Amino acid sequence: MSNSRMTVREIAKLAGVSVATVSRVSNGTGQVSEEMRRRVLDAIEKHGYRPDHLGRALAAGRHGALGLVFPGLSGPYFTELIQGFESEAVPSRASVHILCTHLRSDSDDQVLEMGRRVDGVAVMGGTISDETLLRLAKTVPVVVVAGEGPGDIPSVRADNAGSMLALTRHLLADHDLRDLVFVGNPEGSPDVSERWAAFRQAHHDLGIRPPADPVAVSMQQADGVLAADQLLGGSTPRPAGVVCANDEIALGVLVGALGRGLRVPQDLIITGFDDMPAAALVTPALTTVRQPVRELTAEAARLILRAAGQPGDTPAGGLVLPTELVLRRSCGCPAPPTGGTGR
Amino acid sequence: MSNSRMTVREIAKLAGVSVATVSRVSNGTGQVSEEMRRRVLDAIEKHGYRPDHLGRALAAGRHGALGLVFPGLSGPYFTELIQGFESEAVPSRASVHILCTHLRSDSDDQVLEMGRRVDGVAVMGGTISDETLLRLAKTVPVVVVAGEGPGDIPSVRADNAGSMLALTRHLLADHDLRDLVFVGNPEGSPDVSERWAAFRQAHHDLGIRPPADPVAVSMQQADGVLAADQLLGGSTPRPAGVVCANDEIALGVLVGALGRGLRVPQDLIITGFDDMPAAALVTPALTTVRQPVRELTAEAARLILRAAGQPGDTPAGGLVLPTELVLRRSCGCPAPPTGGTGR
DNA sequence: TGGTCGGCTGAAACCGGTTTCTGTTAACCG
DNA sequence: CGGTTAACAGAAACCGGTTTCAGCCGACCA
Repeated sequence: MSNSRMTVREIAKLAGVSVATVSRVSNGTGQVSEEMRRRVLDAIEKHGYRPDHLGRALAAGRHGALGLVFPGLSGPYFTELIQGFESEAVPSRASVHILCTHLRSDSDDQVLEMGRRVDGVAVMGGTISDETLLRLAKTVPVVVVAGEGPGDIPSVRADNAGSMLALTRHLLADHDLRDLVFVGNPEGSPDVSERWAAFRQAHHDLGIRPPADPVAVSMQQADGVLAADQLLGGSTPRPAGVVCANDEIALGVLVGALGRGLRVPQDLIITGFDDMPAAALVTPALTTVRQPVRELTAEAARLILRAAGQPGDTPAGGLVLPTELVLRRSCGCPAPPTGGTGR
Repeated sequence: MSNSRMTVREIAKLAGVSVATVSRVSNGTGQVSEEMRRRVLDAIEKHGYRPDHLGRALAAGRHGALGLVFPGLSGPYFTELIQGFESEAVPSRASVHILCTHLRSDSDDQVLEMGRRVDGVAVMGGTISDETLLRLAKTVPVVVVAGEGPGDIPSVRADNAGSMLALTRHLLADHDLRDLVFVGNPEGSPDVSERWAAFRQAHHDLGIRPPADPVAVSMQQADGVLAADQLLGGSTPRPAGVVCANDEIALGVLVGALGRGLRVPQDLIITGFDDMPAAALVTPALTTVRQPVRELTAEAARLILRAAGQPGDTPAGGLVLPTELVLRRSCGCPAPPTGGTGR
């Protein structure tokens, strides 16, 4: 027993009350006598009524939904971002819309369209044009994640530079390594751009010549394997160390190196960025930078929800979350005494 | 120049026309004189008007949105699923809502709630109770992905059994291996359950005793590393081969094995499932089963969109997409002649 | 007994669009 | 010149909820 698609008015008729009373009961607002409440609840229960979200949202003037815009999805990093966002949105009874701009040409338009069906949007840095971002921000609260927005659009990002400086300095000074290469595409995202810049900066600070160019590949494990093929494959002299833009690449490089019979860290050191779960577990454990990935989007969701709650105030400013250098075996540091791996 | 949150009525007033005319112009429907059209377009352009999705959806009686329900997000597999779904939804001007039930206790309720804000829902097999699934299906079209639904709820899944039978038979018969272990948790998802069953079936078919229990771990790379620790760590005799429930686990086991100095496939063979990009690239290349992951959700989206278009007809039936055994080096097969890796 | 107040209910307006239906105007025809 | 028709514009209804506002009724008080 339960028809689908019931409306307030039908329930009202069935229960012999007004629509206002049905609404009051189903929301628990206002004063309703016990007798009425029972009649309404009976009808709701009997017919399996659930209020339609559209009508409700229209009346409330809010969509009860949050948007999340990506350049494209790949690997564990993005699932972490989604989970962080979702974990904040759902308790606030907001649903999460996602949009991967990927290779689509009309993505700017689609982002604006999304702005009309949600209460706020988090956009990954470098995904859409500044102009579109500003237009969007006129309609709904916008937060840029892992990047900086134009104008006074608020942003949440991790401290890429600080830890990458420390990491590179550690390799150059403490381990006395030269001939480091950087694997990752600075054009691909603001994050990688900052990391590449810090990598070079650390060299300059110590008076060492950094490599002129990065090995520009994408951010997945397969790309790391390809980079390993290129770097360790043959003709060119082998570098002393490979500094990767993220852990996925680093694991790819690691597999490539081990598969070639190289020993890490004796023959080659490898570092990552993100501290994803596998980083601590592989042998050798991966030296990396811990970054609060979920927290990035969780914080963005909080900012958006707050801004959507009190329209008019701009949260403004950029939030920079701290990162932490995690030294493990893959950079040549000694393994921790008791089987632990730095987690 | 451009206020936010304009409405049809405001634009109508500014352009000196009726709301009906504005609607007609902004949708390109009906007959409108050039003069009127120009006036309306000017006003729309000048004030940056975009119709609100709620009003539009309410009037149209459809949400223009699709839901996608997950047990939780992790790794590349789920991003593939999302991308497949999105790739079908967006061209149909439907937005994509996601919901990770994860560890939340009220997930069944949230799925029903989602049913009120979208035109149809794809649910990963094993995510929510059959009862909730049936209730949901009374409201909107539902498709189960990678699993089977109760009643006549349509489903889209891959042929797990066929390829896993062939793979296991290949290992047992062609490579004459014994002492295989299966890594993956059959309780975790219908997919793994089918693979584990086929793994055992192949043993029985050849009169070989399969292992009594799988090594029950989750589906991420880190879990594979943990499984490697357990299997290769010490006391117990080393198995001859490790059949993994997916490629991520397999790559984890591979890293664990290589990190211990074992040679693959000489000392240990490893197989995966999914054929993710890295599988073909690692050394040794991974023997696995190619599965059309994106196509699973893309097909689900098509079914839903069709059903949402013509309400009343149930697509019914289960669609089983073919899979393909991909033999590479990691199972002991010879490397292909020309540097290729079976892709 | 009359007046006030508070609790409860329902009619109606409203949110922002789309669509039907009616009416006006001009063109075209016999 | 009267009549039919096509093209176009706008008023109003509608989608499914929420909320305001007015009104009814009983209790309480003077």
